[in-house]
Amino acid sequence: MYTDNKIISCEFCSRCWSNFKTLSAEEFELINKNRYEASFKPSEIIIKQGSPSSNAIFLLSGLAKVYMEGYAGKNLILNLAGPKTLLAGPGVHVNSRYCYSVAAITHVQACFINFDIIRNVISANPGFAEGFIEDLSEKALKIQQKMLNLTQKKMHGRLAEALLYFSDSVFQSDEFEMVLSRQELGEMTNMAKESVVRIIGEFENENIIHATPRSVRILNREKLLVISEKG
Amino acid sequence: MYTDNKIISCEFCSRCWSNFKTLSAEEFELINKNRYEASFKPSEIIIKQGSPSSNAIFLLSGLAKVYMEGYAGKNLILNLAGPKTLLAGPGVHVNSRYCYSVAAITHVQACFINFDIIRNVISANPGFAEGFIEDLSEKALKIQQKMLNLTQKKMHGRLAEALLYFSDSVFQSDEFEMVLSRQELGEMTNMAKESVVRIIGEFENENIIHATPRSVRILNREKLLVISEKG
DNA sequence: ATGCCGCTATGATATATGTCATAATTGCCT
DNA sequence: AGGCAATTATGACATATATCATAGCGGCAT
Repeated sequence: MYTDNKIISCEFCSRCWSNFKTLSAEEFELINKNRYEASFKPSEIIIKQGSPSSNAIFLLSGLAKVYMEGYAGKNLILNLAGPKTLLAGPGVHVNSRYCYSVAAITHVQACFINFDIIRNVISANPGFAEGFIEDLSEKALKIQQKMLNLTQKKMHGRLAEALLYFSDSVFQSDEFEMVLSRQELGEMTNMAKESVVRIIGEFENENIIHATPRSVRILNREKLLVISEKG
Repeated sequence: MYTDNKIISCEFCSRCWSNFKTLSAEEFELINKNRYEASFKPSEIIIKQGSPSSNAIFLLSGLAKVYMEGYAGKNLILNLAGPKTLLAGPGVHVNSRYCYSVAAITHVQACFINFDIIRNVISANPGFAEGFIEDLSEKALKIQQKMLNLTQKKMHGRLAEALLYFSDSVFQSDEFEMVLSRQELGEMTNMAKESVVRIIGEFENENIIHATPRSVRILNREKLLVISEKG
């Protein structure tokens, strides 16, 4: 799994965290000395929920799913993550455990940075700390919003929203590769895979989307938005 | 609503945030100069979701409900808050808006501290920043856990968990005042008020709890725990 | 006390959604 | 190319949960 570092220095790496822009040259140096790269094949686990959270992880390339392992083997997919995103979770600052799992969807190249180093920088660099707080807050807000969606919307609304999430936040296109299976789409929207299939079928009949098992094209974004909002 | 300050100095106030222990005398002075007290009657709104988040708020006394206003007037109660808790929400660091509402349940005395001051202290005092990050993280983790509970457990499990929350986290007693209506209990567990009534009735028949509209006594904690875990 | 209003309670019914069984399709490995 | 395994698809059915209607109860104001 572990490979030699491919990137010369974080300072000139365009694929890591935007909050690194606040670092001084020395801090870059420090982080650069304490990082390791690894690559993962599709479906391999990058972060395992419950294990000690010793590293902050950034994807350099590829796409991964972030999910909680719940009761009776049931997962809840929180979001998809690509490059420029900090993967660690709030558990780091509470009980030093990862509070979610992350698994590669495509081939993934990842950068591991020891969290003690990150903590040092947080203490030493107020700008970085502020960025860190913003990042934590953004994620907390999204989770809160997701909870509202999952609890208050009906299946059609939740699925519509998931499709818009792919289109807007992951692929920035009305036509995209469907990287999740129907089962996983269900884990993301809290519904049974059969329901996902059924509702995707309904959306197709109403000419809202065109879907194959591996791809989706949004044909009527207005309608999809209405469904997503009306719940 | 606004009253004169009743507390001489934060430094010797036993009812505010534990993270204030990291403050220097000067920082205490700064905060003390920029705070205001107010009191609220039951059901009055202390924080309104969506409004500009200019203040960090601490309850000095009383109990409040923290809730999100969702779709079609449906609320989702996140938790109850008493003294020693920071009320502000992650929205502060994202879009400077409160991302939840807070309403007084009992009579409440609250302390308002301008958030710019808090931000200054975060920048200047690494220990405070660290505590702030821990607090944010703890809350994010709890929300994440709540989302899992709400999405993966059935009604009985969710209600059992809510009762245990009151007993363990709010009142530290097996017998407590039920400060929420059946309707509100439903908003907390994502179920209709009629379902709350029904299931409380079932719990009573099985001698798991004794309940009146305004009080609950847990008779069989083991059973309640099992129900809460089995979902 | 009286009456009123909101909350609690209960039963009947409707609906959303999950589960199960089974078939069709796809992709993949040799 | 053939065949296995996994995924997708579809229909019948089960069930959890919401909704609706209505009744009872309790506290509060006059």
